[in-house]
Amino acid sequence: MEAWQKALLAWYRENARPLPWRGEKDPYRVLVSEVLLQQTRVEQAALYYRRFLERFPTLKALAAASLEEVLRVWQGAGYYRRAEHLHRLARSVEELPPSFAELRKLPGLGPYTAAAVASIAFGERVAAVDGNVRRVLSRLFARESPKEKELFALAQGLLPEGVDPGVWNQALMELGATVCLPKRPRCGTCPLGAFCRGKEAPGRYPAPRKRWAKEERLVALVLLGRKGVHLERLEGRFQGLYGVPLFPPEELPGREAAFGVRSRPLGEVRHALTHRRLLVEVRGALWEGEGEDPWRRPLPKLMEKVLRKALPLLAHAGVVPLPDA
DNA sequence: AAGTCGGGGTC
DNA sequence: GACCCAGACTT
Repeated sequence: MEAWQKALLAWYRENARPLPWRGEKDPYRVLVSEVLLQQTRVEQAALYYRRFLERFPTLKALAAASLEEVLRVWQGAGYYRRAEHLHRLARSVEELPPSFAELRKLPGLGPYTAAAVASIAFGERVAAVDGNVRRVLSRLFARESPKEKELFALAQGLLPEGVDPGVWNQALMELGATVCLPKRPRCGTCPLGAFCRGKEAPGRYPAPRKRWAKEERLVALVLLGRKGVHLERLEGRFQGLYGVPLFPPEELPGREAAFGVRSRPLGEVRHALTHRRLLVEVRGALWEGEGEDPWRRPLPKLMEKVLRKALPLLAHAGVVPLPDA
């Protein structure tokens, strides 16, 4: 083992944050933590980790639940397909297979998550390369835009002998999360400062990705029936959750005709996603159908905003009360 | 290789 | 506002 590897491990032993899944070896619990951490801040993942395991403490318990129950617990965490994958996974296997290759085949487990579970829960010598590791290694070796494959090969070659690979992977990630930060990294206190080839220009490694958020105009149609609001199971975006009909403005005439209503504008809601800025015109109408209490369903944040905008303007007294708001 | 999917913290 | 986060999946 090289000096920098020892330095990193020593640093990790002293500085690892006390997270709820730290030291966890149970494969199911490791899996839940890793899936929740996909593109999600540690603090938020920790919140949902506790909530999720309290409700679904085992793979079996998860398999026994309905998808809607799972989504309700996942509500607010985003990337809802993760919850669907987890649920499908629970129903497809009795227990988690103990190898990267087998884990990789399961729904929702890409190269990172399969490697994380394999190394942390099963001790397999496989490198887990997430955004942190990509950044740490890019700086350590002064690589501006390494390809995924070479990055994985590099990380795989760096796995030290005689060290729990799960600990090693987490040490690398922890360094990226707390020291080797995207902006203003703390190179002064980094245990790898003496070994880092990129610390003179950490902003160059890796080169920032370019992304832009396009604006998208939509109409949300809030139909108030005898018993509440008309909800649909959403497809595509927010898949699996519920909400009022949401569609491009040009579809408004057809939708109104289909429901037999004429709607009136109630306001506007803005909602930012990673690659989209949604500008949603909220329209409403009284409707001949039944409808339901929307707050009993798993709703994406956008739909909460839409309903909070629309209901006070639409509701008959007491038909659909707002929840403590 | 690029586009898609959420939400929230942070500057 | 913009950027980013213990990514996966589809095309």
